[in-house]
Amino acid sequence: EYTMSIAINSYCNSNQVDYGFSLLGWFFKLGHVPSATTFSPLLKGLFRANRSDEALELFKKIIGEGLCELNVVLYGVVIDGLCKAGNTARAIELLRVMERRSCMPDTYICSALINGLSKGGMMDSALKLFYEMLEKCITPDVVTYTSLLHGLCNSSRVQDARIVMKEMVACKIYPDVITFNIMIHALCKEGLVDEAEDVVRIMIQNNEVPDRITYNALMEGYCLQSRMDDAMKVFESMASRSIASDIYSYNILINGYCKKKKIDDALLLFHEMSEKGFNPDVTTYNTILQGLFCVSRCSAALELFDEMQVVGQKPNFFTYCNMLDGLCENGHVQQAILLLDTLDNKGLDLHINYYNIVMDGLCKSGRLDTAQVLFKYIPSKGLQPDVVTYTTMIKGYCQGGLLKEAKNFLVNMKQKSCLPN
RNA sequence: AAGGGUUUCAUACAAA
Repeated sequence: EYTMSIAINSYCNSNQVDYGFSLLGWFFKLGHVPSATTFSPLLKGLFRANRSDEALELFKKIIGEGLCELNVVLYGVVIDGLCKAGNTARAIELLRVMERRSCMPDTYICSALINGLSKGGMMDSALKLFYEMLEKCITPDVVTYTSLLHGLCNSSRVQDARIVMKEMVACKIYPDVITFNIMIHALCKEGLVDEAEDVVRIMIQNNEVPDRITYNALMEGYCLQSRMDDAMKVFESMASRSIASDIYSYNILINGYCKKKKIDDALLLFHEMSEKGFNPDVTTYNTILQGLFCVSRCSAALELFDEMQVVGQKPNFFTYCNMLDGLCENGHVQQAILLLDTLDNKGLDLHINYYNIVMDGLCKSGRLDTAQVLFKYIPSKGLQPDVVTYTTMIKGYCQGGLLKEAKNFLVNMKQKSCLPN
């Protein structure tokens, strides 16, 4: 039983949950009785593979057929899975259910929930839960505090995050590398890269060793401030501290140069990374594509688009957004429409953003009528216009002097319960 | 033998 449980867990952790289920069949045939320990990894595996429907079905079956006793770990897996699938409301319901069944939530459960709520921008609920756990004498640990701090950072409340950091130290729960990295990253995103450097010094004083994520965050901070030389200095300092750079490091720097329209420096790094044994990934290609279009090197971009597919990097959502936008921005709206048709014909997943981009291109080139045609075509693709779609059309019609039509879109979006922002 | 936290890429609007 031990051996098989270990094997099931291994499969689930390596995204091969179906093999895990085959083992479960064998497990039953041998006459073993499964426990929560058997099912938790399977549930986790399903959630990780974005198969939350199946996970929930299994969970119901476990309860309905009494396949095993539920314990706090199993609840934890399901609650975390629900949060990661964006279903925090249901996760909280489940928290209440387990409480009613007198299975008391622990620090792991609360942290998972606080993390989920924070990621969903529901900071009020996250904080409420945090106080609730204090009342119930569930002790927060470094992960709980870090999740909270991360949420505050993501909602631009870096000052509040600093307070949380002081508070945790006062409770003798000390920030670790991850906590510091989150702070550093947040400061960098706010443009406060010098303050981020201060935090690096503080973490070193506290015997936490900066890792590659720390330095990558710092490099991004300098890039955002257009301080490419400082970014490169950090990059070089990593090597001297024998911290290996990774593909993130390269992608961050390449993006920095692309945003400054220094495509040649970006391409230099692009070639250097291959020499150093880092194969450019989809993100690298997407970034360079954007950089090439930015300086109107359209044919080079189209070549790179082919090249990436030749070397086995499959274009993704970002690739197509970059291609469509790049073509439009350079006056090739017609080609963008062709690409959109190609995606459609290939049966690839279309996305409302693709239409938003092309419609914007059409509006900017004064072809409101065609934009309108595309707009009407959206529902037939099983897609729904979003705020960006409406804003694009409204702006297009306003700038074309057709205020009445613009206003119609505003009324229309409200009727479709798409709220203006 | 099972559960929680960190870094990179895209579209509208946003001052001129």
